[in-house]
Amino acid sequence: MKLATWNVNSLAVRLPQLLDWLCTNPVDAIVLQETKLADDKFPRAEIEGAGWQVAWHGQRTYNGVALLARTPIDAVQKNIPGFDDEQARVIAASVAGLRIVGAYFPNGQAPDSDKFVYKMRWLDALREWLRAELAAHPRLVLLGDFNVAPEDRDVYDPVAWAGQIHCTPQEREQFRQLLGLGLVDAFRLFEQPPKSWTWWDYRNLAFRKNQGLRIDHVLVSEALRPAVRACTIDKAPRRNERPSDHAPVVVEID
DNA sequence: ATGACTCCCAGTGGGAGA
Repeated sequence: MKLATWNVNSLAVRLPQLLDWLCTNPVDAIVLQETKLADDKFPRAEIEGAGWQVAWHGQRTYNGVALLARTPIDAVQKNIPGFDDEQARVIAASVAGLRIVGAYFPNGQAPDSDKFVYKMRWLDALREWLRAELAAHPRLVLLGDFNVAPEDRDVYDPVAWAGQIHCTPQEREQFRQLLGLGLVDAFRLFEQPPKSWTWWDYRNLAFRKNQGLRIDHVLVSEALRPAVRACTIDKAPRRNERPSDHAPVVVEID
């Protein structure tokens, strides 16, 4: 089966592009980030009309996540249990024998900001929840916009970005601790083109110059690792008119 | 270079994103 993750940066704006992409990229499920829609504004009819099961957890203006699947979506969990959060950042559910955790990690803004403190608290809570979730669901995939570039090879200019948001030692340590739970970066299971990014700044012709970061990830549990067949970034939607600043990432699991 | 672009809510600008 194929799973995807895509930060659409406003589902209201990107819905036609999403439905187009799903027509030409036959995935079994996709998680979305930054839908930026209150729950009562979610385009349920359009998505169900295209043949999808769907669950969502939204808020107006910021954040918001959703899960679309071709088969039934069970045991939906919104946000991190026990972590009181005003922000809609997580949707987890069971689909076709997999536990899928779709997440929009906090941006963090700047290493000396309150938002960075929140990012660290959020990551601590995510990790401790996932520890239990993995024990209960060995076949687990964590995917989404992590807002962390795990290594220098995930950054177009690691010198300029050293210590900057997404590249701080604290964020990278948090990423490693997620791997320490028994998760594997599916993208790095395969030989990949150098300078593979999932996000390019809207400004300064960054996409044309391929100046980006790899901050959207798919982590699979050890139980799934032998079944992973491919993991790729699809840059094509970034070339659309009015694109999201993120590209989808697709993983194929037997 | 406190920039650049895009989205949102607002309301003739400003916050946030990354």
